[in-house]
Amino acid sequence: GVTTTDPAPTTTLPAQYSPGEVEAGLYEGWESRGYFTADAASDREPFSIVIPPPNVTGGLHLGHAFEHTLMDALVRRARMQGKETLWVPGMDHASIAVHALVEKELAEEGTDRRALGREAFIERVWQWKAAYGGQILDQMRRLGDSVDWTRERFTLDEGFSRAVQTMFKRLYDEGLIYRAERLVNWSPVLRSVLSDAEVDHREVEGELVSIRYGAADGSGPSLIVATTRVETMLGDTAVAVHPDDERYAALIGTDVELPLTGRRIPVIADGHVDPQFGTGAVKVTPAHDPNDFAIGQRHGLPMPTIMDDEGRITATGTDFDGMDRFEARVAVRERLREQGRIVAEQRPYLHSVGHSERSKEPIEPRLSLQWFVAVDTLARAAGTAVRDGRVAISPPELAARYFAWVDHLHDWCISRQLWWGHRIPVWYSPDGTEQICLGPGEEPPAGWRQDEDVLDTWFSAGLWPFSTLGWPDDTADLRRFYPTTVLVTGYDILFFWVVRMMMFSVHAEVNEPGSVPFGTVALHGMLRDKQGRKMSKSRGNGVDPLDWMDAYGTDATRFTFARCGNPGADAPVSEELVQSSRSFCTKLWNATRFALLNGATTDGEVPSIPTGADAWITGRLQQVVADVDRLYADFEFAKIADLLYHFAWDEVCDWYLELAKVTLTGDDEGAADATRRVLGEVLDVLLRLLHPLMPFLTERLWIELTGRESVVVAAWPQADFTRVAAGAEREIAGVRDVVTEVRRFRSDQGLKPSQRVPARVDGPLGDYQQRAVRHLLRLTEPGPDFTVTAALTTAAGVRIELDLSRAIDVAAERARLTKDRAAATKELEQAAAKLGNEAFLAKAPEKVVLGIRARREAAESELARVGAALSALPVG
RNA sequence: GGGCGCUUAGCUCAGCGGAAGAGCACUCGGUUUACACCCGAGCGGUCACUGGUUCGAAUCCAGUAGCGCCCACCA
Repeated sequence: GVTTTDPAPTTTLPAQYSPGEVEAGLYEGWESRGYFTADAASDREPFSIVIPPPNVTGGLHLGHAFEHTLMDALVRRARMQGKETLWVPGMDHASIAVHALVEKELAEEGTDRRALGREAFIERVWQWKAAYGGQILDQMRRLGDSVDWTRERFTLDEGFSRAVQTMFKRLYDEGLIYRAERLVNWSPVLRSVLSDAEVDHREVEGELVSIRYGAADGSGPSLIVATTRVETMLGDTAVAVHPDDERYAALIGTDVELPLTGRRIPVIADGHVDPQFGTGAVKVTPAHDPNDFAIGQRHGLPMPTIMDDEGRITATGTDFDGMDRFEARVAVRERLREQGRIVAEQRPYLHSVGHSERSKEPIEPRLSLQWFVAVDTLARAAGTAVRDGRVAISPPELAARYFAWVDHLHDWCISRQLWWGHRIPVWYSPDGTEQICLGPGEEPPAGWRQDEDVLDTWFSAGLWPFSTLGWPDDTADLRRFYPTTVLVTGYDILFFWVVRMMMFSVHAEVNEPGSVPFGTVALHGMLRDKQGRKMSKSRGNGVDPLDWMDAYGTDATRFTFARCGNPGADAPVSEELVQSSRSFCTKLWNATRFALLNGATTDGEVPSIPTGADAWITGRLQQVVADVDRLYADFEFAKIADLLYHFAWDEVCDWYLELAKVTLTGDDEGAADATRRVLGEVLDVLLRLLHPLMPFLTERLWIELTGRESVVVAAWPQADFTRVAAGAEREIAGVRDVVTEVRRFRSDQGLKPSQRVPARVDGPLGDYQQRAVRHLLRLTEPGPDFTVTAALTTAAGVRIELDLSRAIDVAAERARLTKDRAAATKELEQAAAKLGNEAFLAKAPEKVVLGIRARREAAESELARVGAALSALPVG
């Protein structure tokens, strides 16, 4: 009701927070301000980060947006710390995503990509590329990205090819890449080999069929073998038994009849066979089972391949030829049954079967000529780089998983029979007797033809940390930003990608001997839905981050991701969480608006000796800055978000802003000015701390608050503990205790929060505390007709007498006090029990004993206080 | 078969040796001159189970039971 004489301070902040407008208005022009260009001649500390691949299924999915947010936060903070930052993006993985899209499109059209041919396929990929690259740019930008997402940085295919070829030739020349016929994981759907890492083992219900080999009718020797893949018997070339197995001693070295084929196969002795398992006799199919392959090699057995690249039976000379493997499994079994050779069947038989990770069907072990990387020395060096601390893994617990991989890596099959990717740079002479590996720019002799196979995705991805910076050339980027500062990625990709990057990078020794790809590998977990399930499109619980960005704003979406950033741990994410983040954004908006409407400023000196709430919040601010820094060191994004959320909401908004009103609306102009300055300071620092997690909103608010150019390049806050005033915290705690206690009383008494109540306040409260308490509780000065109808005393001994203009609700008050008494009684019992324990007194640290003593005393006085209040209540 | 991890309020999770916490949900009250995407007050838990170590255990150790993830060539 007071008319202000001074003109009210104004702000251009609209009353309503609208994320769309904030984001649209702000991004424009960022690039032109030159914040994002790296300067190779700068003497600032470099900070670089490698961007993991976009999801192969196309677009920007939730997990990628999540990861992107964490990385962007690190980069933004580094830049505010004055470091020179660089993201290391590249086109290669975007290409892969496009390839996948084209494949999908062809499948939908019903076009056979084999019929289309490689050249036409690549042509189509290129048609897509511009559009798709643009899509990625748009999505990245909407995330509030701090990268120079120019098309140049996305057009690195040439460079990648050069890097890939250079690395291949180097390993080839060193004898670390070789071609060999091995038993590999074969995908009949993809018609390609897969690496061990691309195979998922899943429990399936199959069958275990026991078959009699040899004489079917007891007219001669026979033995029984069991298998889950009956059809492979067509490719058997032996039966193996353990050398010491007496049951079969007489048969070793003899031949038995292999049913259905008319062939005879030897019975051999091999130590690999477990005599305790099954019958102790094993059928041996060297070309279609890894164990059998090993046995076959040891015994020099023939290794006939009986399946083609699509999983059809072939070249057995039986009428099963041409059948699909699963069809043949039934047909062969039934034929054997007709011949009386099935002696036992277990169905369902639960066993583990490898499946293609991408195409989902069971993989078929198959003998095949492929290219391999001998990983032994590479993997050992990659392990050493972590063991000796050159590369840190965060959280440290996950280093065990890393070691589990590098220490037990099999040779890596790098050739693929896919239609896209970098081709193996090896050429064969026309007669096929000679081969040559060529480096970039080298021409093969006329008439020589290049190997048809392409390289595994992870071969080129493994070069990422340095190929993106221009390797094999000695570039300025490479010298300045390699090794990269940190790699942020999910733990699920540790063995796929991280291990490959480590092996190649350590081996390449970019810049100098012993160099590594990154200083730290920061691993985050997977985003899951509320039920803890993995997000996936097929399950229908997947979320497009763009939908959230549209509905709640990019800042709310990003803050939500930050809240999920637990090192190495999965986190559930849900629409409710984004909603709560959006509320937080709105809260910050309104708080800043309030501050500006009340003349908050960042101009002029901050009061050197603030008082009351100003002193308290200034001290708290220093602690928060220090805590945020500590948490960043461990990549504890979720805790950073949580800390800032609660500090901003529970302390700054709920208490400081309310307390600030005491001085802002008071008569003391000097105090009001001091508060305006502290208010400006608190929001300034808070917005800077929040900027990495919500760039748009903080930019808009910070510019409005400070009138300066951009929070993007504002200095990162520094904690200054000389600004923590002794006693300030206690002073405000005193206010909070009284206010909370009286609010509780008022609520129980059914008093509206807005109702003004005449009251007398007595007890150990300073002037400032008195005023604060009166203001927050809407207590008015007692008038001439003041009648005490209610009184309460707080634990600290503050007495408040109120005139409610009516009798109090005795029952409600008794209930309240009874509850207090129960709590105090329990507290007293616990404390007394401890203090009555001789052993506790003798052995517990003095600090703890003193703490318990203080608790006992507090409980005793609380009990006395509540008891007195209870007995003062009218009976009934 | 081998690792690793988890089990705390209805739900999702923090806490990881010295007074049981948060968000959401729920109940009650509220047009308090920033904010109903809000404010105030409240309800709600033998911290999976059983032993052990300790003056003291949600927290450390062992075992049990469920659940999850990763790895693995047992026919």
